[in-house]
Amino acid sequence: MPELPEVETICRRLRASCLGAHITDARVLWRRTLATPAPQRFRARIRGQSVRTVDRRGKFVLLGLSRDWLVIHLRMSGRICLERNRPTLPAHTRLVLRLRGGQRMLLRDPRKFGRVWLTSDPAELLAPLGPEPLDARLTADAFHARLSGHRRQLKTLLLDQTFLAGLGNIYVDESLHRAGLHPRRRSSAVTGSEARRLWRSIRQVLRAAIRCNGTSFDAVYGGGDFQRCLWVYGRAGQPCRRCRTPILRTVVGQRGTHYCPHCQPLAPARATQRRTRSQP
DNA sequence: CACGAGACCTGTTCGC
DNA sequence: TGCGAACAGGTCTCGT
Repeated sequence: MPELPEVETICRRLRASCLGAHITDARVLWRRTLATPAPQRFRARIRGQSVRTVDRRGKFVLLGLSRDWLVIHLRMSGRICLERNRPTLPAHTRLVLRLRGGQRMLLRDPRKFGRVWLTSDPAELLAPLGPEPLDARLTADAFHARLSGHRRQLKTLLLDQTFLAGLGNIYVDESLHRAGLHPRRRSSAVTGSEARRLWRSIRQVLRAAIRCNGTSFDAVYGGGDFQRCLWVYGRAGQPCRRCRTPILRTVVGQRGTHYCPHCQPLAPARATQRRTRSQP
């Protein structure tokens, strides 16, 4: 579920609400939620630690504890909830961290894809990740160079977390549309100006989504507003907000993919056509 | 190296 | 109304 803007929003909320929280106990309700260590060791080791820092890397939430790092990946349906003790746990609770003062932090995850690591050094876990899209060190030229280093479809390359960390299905579709690039375009064939357009689109889309606190469709992730700003994702059959052509849905890399066949032609459109239609 | 299929999971929506 | 198929914000592994 959560992509970079949602994870960023979650981190900001956690930073405001649980810095300094002291963990008194842990309970694992679904074994596989814990990537490492095993539940018993996890419980023994996390007890007594407190939350010192909250950070994000790609789609990972990083809680810096007194002695370890608690690393969380929410995958498709995970959410982190902070709440006062209730008589019963809410549905789909997979992990409970009891906090001093009666609060507790829950990981709820219907599909059970989410993973949690407790480790003294998350470097190895995070090492494969590509650069942060919003990092100033990732210039348009550097991005173009990275694109040229592969011969892959843009959609699947942008979803690859080792290429760029944090994009998911929504924001890849939105970024490609904003850049006017077809999801199946070969990364190696993208020109310098197209790469710059894509680079700028990704950053604009992510920044706008963060300002909106992410995208909310249902109860899985709440509080976001960016769903009102989507131009292609989930809009199959509806008119393109730029040119009124119906948005198409197809499958690329086994993922539902939404795009405008007019604004995002696979074959390079003749400049005259694109210009006349997109200029006000 | 690039890509598709299948796995991991449950819940919701769609079509007949 | 009921029921199975399709689909979902992600990632890993395997075979070609």
